[in-house]
Amino acid sequence: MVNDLINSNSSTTQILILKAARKIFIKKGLSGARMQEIADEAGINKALLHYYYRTKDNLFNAVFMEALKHIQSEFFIILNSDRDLFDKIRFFFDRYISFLQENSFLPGFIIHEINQNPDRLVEFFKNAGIRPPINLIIQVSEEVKNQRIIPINPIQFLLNMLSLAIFPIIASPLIKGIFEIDDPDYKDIIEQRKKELAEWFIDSIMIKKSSNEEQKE
Amino acid sequence: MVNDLINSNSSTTQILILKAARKIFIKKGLSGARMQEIADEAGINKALLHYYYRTKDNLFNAVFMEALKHIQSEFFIILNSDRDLFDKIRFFFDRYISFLQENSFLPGFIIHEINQNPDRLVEFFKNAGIRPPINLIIQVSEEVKNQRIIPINPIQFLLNMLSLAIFPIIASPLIKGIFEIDDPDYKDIIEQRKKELAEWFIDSIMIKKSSNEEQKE
DNA sequence: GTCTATATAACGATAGAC
DNA sequence: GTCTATCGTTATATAGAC
Repeated sequence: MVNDLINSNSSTTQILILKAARKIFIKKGLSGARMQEIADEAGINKALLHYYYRTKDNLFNAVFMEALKHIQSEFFIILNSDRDLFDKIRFFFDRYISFLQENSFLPGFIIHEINQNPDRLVEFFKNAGIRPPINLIIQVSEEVKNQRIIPINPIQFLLNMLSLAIFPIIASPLIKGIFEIDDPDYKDIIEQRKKELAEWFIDSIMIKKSSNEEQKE
Repeated sequence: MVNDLINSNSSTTQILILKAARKIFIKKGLSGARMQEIADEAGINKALLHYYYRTKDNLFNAVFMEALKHIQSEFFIILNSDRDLFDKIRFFFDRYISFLQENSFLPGFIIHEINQNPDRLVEFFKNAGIRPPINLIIQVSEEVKNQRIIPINPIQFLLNMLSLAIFPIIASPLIKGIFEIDDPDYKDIIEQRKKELAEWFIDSIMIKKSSNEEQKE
């Protein structure tokens, strides 16, 4: 795995290389990145990249696997946490969007590279032993059964949450262009989403008690 | 514009080249595509590509501008059509998702290339004279004022619609990988979205009349 | 217009000195 | 471990025959 490459013996140089590779690969992708550019970014010589990682593909894999681990662990920490469903939704939109704001190129990078070569994902799962967020899926099914939320396919539920959180980040240059929104304004829009999305989403799936029942509380 | 390149004088060869370029560029992106591969796909010689388009960048631009025009015209036809807001929402989810199903690599391609070089979008707008979907934005504002729908920023409204429609398409290899869904099953999920998304979305923004008022109808 | 052959440049990767 | 210099390949692009 990735961590084998960056173990306790890792030199400062190797960390420098990985940092630079991360920046360049995530921005430009595998085919768009140049070894020379990564070397320049790291402030070292091109030959040194090959000394540590032998090939471009190796270096890319280190970055890619690490990125996948990063984004999915954040995701799973939230969705498998021990919370009430509605709280989990609030937690998700707040924390995951914040995470994406600080790593805005990450989801686009991963999606693009998986589109280019879906086998990378297979390999990742094989090595990392990662499973679907069963916890949340069960939780949604339960709440449907208890009639706290409307009947909804848990997969659709998850797709909706992911779509609403991730798309505005990965498509931001496109959206900004189409609607003629500048950077600070778009940042405000994302901030507004972080505040309002959860409550709107909860409201859209929650089954409201009839006014009779509601009186009791 | 693009259409100047493919005018009535266009030879069959030029159309063949553009078709092949479309397929390769949209799948692999500018940096990932090879001129040789495009030539092979078109069943012609590599030199002929340069005869018609001179450089790779020119050929790419033809494909990119055409793709942008395609996806945005479909979008604007729907959103600027003369319909009631709720009907427009139904129309959008049904037709736009169908469109995306048949062009599943298109949105990812455009987003990725705009991320690489946002100026391409600026140039597109300059040449095509395209504006934001004012029609829909006004319509949403009106319905908010009339208290038919909940108070919502029209931009957020549009972002939600776009996110819910587009993300599951561009991230499909990732989603399929994470949730261990095969192709036919994922197709079913998208079909289900096409059927259910609109009603759920409408329900989430509509202000319900109180039961007293409702009696009258 | 379409081909073959080739120029030219860029890029990944290695050899070898320190 | 880090550098300079260079090899080998692949990519875009052009020249020139047909």
